[in-house]
Amino acid sequence: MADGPTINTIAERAGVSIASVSRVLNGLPTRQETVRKVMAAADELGYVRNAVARSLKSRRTHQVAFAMADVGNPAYLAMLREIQPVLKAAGYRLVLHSTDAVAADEIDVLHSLGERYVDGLIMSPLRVTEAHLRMLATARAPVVIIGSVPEGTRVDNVRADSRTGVRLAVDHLYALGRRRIAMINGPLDTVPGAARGAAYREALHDLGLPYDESLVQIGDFYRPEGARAVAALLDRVPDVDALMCANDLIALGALDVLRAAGKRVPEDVAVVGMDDTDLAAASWPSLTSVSLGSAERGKAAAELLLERLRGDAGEPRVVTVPPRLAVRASTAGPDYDRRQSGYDGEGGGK
Amino acid sequence: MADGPTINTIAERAGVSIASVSRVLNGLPTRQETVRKVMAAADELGYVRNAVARSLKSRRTHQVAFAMADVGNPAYLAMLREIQPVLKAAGYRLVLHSTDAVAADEIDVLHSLGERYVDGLIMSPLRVTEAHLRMLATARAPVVIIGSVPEGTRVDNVRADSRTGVRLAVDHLYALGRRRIAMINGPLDTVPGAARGAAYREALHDLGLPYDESLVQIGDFYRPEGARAVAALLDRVPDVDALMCANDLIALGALDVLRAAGKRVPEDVAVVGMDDTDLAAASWPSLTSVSLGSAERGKAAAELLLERLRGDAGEPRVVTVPPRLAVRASTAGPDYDRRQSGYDGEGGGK
DNA sequence: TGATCGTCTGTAAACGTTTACGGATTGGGG
DNA sequence: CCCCAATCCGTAAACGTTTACAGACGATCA
Repeated sequence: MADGPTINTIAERAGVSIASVSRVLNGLPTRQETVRKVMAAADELGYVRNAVARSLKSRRTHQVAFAMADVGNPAYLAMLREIQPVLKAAGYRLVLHSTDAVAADEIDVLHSLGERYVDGLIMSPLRVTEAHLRMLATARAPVVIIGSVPEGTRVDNVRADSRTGVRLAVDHLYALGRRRIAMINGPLDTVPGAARGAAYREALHDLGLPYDESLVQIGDFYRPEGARAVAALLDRVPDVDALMCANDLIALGALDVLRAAGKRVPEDVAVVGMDDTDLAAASWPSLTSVSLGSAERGKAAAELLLERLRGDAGEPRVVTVPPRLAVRASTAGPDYDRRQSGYDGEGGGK
Repeated sequence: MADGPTINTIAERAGVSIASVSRVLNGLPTRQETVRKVMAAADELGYVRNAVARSLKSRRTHQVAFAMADVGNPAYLAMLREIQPVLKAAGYRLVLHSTDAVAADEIDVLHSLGERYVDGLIMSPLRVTEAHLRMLATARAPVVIIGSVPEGTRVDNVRADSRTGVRLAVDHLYALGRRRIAMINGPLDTVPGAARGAAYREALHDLGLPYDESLVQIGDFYRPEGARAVAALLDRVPDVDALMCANDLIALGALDVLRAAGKRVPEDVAVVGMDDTDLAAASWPSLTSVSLGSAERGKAAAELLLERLRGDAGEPRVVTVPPRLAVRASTAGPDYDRRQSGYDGEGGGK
């Protein structure tokens, strides 16, 4: 596989200088005759511009990185799905990092911006540490954070409003007559865990319901642990009548356990998930879920970043995406499902 | 944001030549004293190696591209999940392309290898055209194809065995006593569509069942269209007793329609999906599905590519990943589910 | 003491582009 | 016929590295 042709090869064959070749390839004003010769030579040789050399000179890579906490989590995938086409349309390639929610990995990604292999970064850290903030302050390329960030941090960021999201869900459960509403949460030292926990407490308060420690169960954000958490809760509080789960995976775990325990959903226990992933619509009973707008957040983040890349040097911006409650059978009952599950609904494929 | 420090800045500050700096940074034998000075200067300046310049000189980008047909399809995501860590462990970054299964886009990606912004490519085309083959033959970097490729194509490739997969499913349905087994397929001009269709026919033949045109319904590979296809089939053949669906999304659409039509699953109609995505375990009734080993295929592809990148110039290799039937409630019935859905099963989170 | 060897370091070229600058060519006007 | 402006093009430097080569230096040996 002989070394591919370069601008030099073309120059030689066309009998012009490399400067002319470059000019032609970049569409700068050039005599017709020269254009013809260069184009002909380029075609014959099957020339393709070397992106690396180009980037070195132009200081632009036309690549953007997206660092997601977890390639397995549908919420991040939803972001990815939106980010990808936006970047592509703007002529950027997407470099994907998976940090497994390990802070050190995230710091690494931030640090590696110094390598200048990307023009910008979109990142969704699960926790934001001191080290994150320090790195952010000195980042060598524009960064957009998806998720909340301490007040005053000078960085573009797109946040979900999980407080309102939880509120929507709890209000919905309350309206259905539920009064013993438990919360199954992930770790409290994660950004979403903390926010959702606080919002739950607040929502109860505003409804005049007492905050009962024994109704709160902490696990992680995955299905098996979610199931274990619900089992533990059920042991402790057999007469619970609603579960507010901190994400859909936990909620699916909850459905497993409730089914095994012979509880009817939603007659005995209503269940709400969060993130409104594909799984929510697919499960049975289909899962009422709070959409925190993952898709919209991804899109917004990509657009913010693109503005920066176009040279916008204004103040850091904060975009907040409003939540939405997707009501399904796990709270509204099978009637809901019978009404909705016709084969002409559901969206899905492109 | 002053321009970051370069090897020159360091050389100046440390009072040595750029060659020495480079040597130190690359761990080549150097006097202790020099190493110390360079390291000190580098630290103070917060130096980070410029990846672009490095790539230009070394002709290695340490990036690999993965071109998937559809960022939304869980089967490809499963591949992505496996590919990512393998590459990361080997020190490669992942550039993600979504081709939306458009041949022109795929050709584009192949063509863009000439830009040399990646060291290699993993691609999973839905259809393989003449143009694909031509581009593959002259690709400017190692390529691994996930999916089948015409005999004799000189390219590494990792394939699923959908023939055996369909066979497993049809045999399973037959063993359950089903005799009117329909197939809901995607377009026949796609690689998977064609393979699955042929396999279905063959499986029936080997079981001594007649091939009945009216039992075959073609749509696309997504849920709404899958639902429409099943509805059409049901109109035509009301007494069908099993559905072999060409993927899980189609199968979910099938469940929607069957439920709306008042058919019990699996008592009246047994349903099998393909790809064994997360959705299969999450749906209700949980979906029996043929795993074509997406995850394993992704992993194998990444490993094949890494071998090439390490310089292996041997003959093209073909890896075939064996399918597996994941039996769940949509064929085995709720008993199965009651046995399995305990809260300590299911896997899932990492 | 001078030749020889080995170790370490600096100079410079190279990777494949883009682009500032100035020289050559052309054409038109006086 | 000459001059000037406009147009086009080539030379060379630059982007930030890596690395071949050769020079400098000190030490070792005869």
